[in-house]
Amino acid sequence: MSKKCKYAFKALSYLAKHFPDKHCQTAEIARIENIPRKFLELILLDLKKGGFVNSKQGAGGGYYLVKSPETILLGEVYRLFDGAIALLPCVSLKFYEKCKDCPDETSCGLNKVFLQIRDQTLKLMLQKTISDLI
Amino acid sequence: MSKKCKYAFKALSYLAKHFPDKHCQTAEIARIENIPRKFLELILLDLKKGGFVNSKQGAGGGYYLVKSPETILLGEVYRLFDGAIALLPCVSLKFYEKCKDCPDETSCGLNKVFLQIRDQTLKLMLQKTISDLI
DNA sequence: ATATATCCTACTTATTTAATAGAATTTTTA
DNA sequence: TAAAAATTCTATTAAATAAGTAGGATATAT
Repeated sequence: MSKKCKYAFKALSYLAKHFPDKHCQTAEIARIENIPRKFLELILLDLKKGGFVNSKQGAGGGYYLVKSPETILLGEVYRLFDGAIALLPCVSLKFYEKCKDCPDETSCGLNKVFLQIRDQTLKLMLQKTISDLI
Repeated sequence: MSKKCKYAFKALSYLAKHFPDKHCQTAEIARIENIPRKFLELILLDLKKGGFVNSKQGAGGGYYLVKSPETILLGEVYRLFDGAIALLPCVSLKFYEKCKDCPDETSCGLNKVFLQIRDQTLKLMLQKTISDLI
């Protein structure tokens, strides 16, 4: 997992703790969660584009969750930042790509095993939510 | 998974098909498995250093498995090329590293969830072998 | 000796990661 | 209405990693 993705999870956790009352400033989150402030700004913008948070500009502004923590699936956040959950493109659900070096996918042994692994991981990632992090 | 690792699996599968009879040349494996030859050379050298294959130089030489396919665990190969199986260094068994941004690991929600995911993946990866690929 | 094959070291090129910088924009409040 | 506080936007950077490529050294069979 990239640092970016990890920071995103931490930022969402932080916002979840204050949900739905208060909105939180980037600087505040950065300080408490030990995330570089300017880097976190980009991450929060991505989370906003991704539809997970919303923001208010200006003094007293900040970020807040748009939906409740238990409806934000870890897998959705992971995909936004790190793309495929699968270890091979050919077993990816959302980021599928055919392997150039494989003629027939059905007879590929790697495919079968890593599909199992993806299924396992996907199941947990789409079952666990931000509220499971706090 | 890196291409390098994927190619390693394919090369091992190829060698497994000819185990324990024949040894196979890099050029042959490269051609059949659609792997760049010079790149495969490096991979086979890594596999040799890792104790999975052995080789014989000179005319008529080549590579061969040192142990039978069903004793080569996928996880061991994966670790040799791509390192940690875990998605976070702080839940890695063989490549553990403390997170700089986390003060207390025990109270980290990410840690708990991604430990579960690692456990699942690890279990499959140490259960499946090269013989499951063919 | 020659052909065949592994072995070794170095280099390259592109992409990704993890930021950092600085200014523009919006909103509150004094 | 001006200043302060916050997000938003665009660009840049430095380091690491990925995915090869190149060329010669070494070993072995015929």
